[in-house]
Amino acid sequence: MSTPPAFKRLPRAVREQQMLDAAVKVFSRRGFHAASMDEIAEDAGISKPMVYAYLGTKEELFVACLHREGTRMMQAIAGAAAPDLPADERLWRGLRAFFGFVGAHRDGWAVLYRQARGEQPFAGELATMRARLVEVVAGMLDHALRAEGREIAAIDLEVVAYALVGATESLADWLADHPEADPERTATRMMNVAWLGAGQLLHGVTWRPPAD
Amino acid sequence: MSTPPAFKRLPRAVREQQMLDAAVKVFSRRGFHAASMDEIAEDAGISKPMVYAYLGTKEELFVACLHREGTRMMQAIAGAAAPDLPADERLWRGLRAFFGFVGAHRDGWAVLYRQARGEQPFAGELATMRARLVEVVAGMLDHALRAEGREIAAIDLEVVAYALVGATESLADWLADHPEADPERTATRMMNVAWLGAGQLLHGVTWRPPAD
DNA sequence: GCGTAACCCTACGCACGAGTAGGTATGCTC
DNA sequence: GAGCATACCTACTCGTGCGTAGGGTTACGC
Repeated sequence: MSTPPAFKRLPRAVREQQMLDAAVKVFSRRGFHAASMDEIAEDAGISKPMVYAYLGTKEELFVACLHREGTRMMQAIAGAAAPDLPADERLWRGLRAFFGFVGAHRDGWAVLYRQARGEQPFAGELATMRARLVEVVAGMLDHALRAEGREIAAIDLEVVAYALVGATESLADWLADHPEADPERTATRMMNVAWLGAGQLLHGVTWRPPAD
Repeated sequence: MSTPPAFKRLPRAVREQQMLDAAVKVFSRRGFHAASMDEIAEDAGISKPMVYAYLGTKEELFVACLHREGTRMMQAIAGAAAPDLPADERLWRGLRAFFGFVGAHRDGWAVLYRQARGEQPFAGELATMRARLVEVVAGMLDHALRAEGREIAAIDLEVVAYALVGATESLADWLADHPEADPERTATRMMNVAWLGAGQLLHGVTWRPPAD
């Protein structure tokens, strides 16, 4: 008998999720380096060796967090923006899903993302994810352009897509820092900037530097 | 007599700059945490206690780096974009100066910037700088709007400005990672996205979400 | 030429936190 | 109810790197 253990034994799959939840929370509050495995373990209501047994080293744990959150986000977006819709509709639904996701996982996503940019071991991981997004956006632009019988250099396409993705990430940061803000409205604002700007380009309007 | 010291004694002001140069270099290569004070000292051709004597702790040193680079950048921009020019001209010159600066300080600026976002002690510092930029951009938009007799809510203005600044930072990252790219061309591309998109807004064109 | 202040060094203390060794209890199978 | 795998723990080791103590040497004023 003796005193029953303060908390129950749980199957591995459950504990792993609890640990990941705790890890995301602590990493986002403290940053990768300042976060300690002890604090993560404590927050998960478990002892440190368990974390090592299930999720491996600190780096591996962080990567696991990145993967889980990244996959969730990608699924949210992909599920909303079906590829057979017209470009503006796709863009709109994708943006709405994206900002909705960020709004629902404010501290989790935003800070994880901010973290990963800085730390070299993970920056690559992130860059790959972003590159995929850029490619999708560039593809949408290209598609819309061809539909209008126009065409611009691939590099310009990529850079414009890059700028749009950057603007979106930036607004996501803003959203994460403004809990009172509405994700839907933010998506609308972004759609305005993106679609109007891109729309001009699509119609062949360009700005040229003055000769000075 | 004895062997003359391998390298000369130098006045404080000079050594401080050498240390800052080294610190920027090492911080940007390794990241804030992975950078060691020993490596910075060695790279500056000096011993560690000197660094502590002149620039203080690691955090203070990093802040000093941020300040120097940030001030340089702000001056480059402010010097180019005189406030009495028309809005499009100001925007163009500001962008050109900005990308020119990033191009000239690629590893220094970009990675310092990427670093500071993630580490909590410095994120605030950076956010302040960005907020100033956003305010300037928002002011330009507002000015241009009023000149056309139009007006939009301050919050929308701020968000659009935020998106533009985000897009610009994103392209700066891209530029820092593409050494072969031309800052001037990048500025032109950004100007296209920004001015065309903003121009639409200025003329009262807006996008509205479909009722679904 | 002598004090004093600025410049600079070698060598260490010490805390913090990642990762582990080795052992205990619980439940499941047959 | 014996055996065994799985869940879980306390209590350590040990490297790494920040920050400093304490002491030398060169220049400069007077």
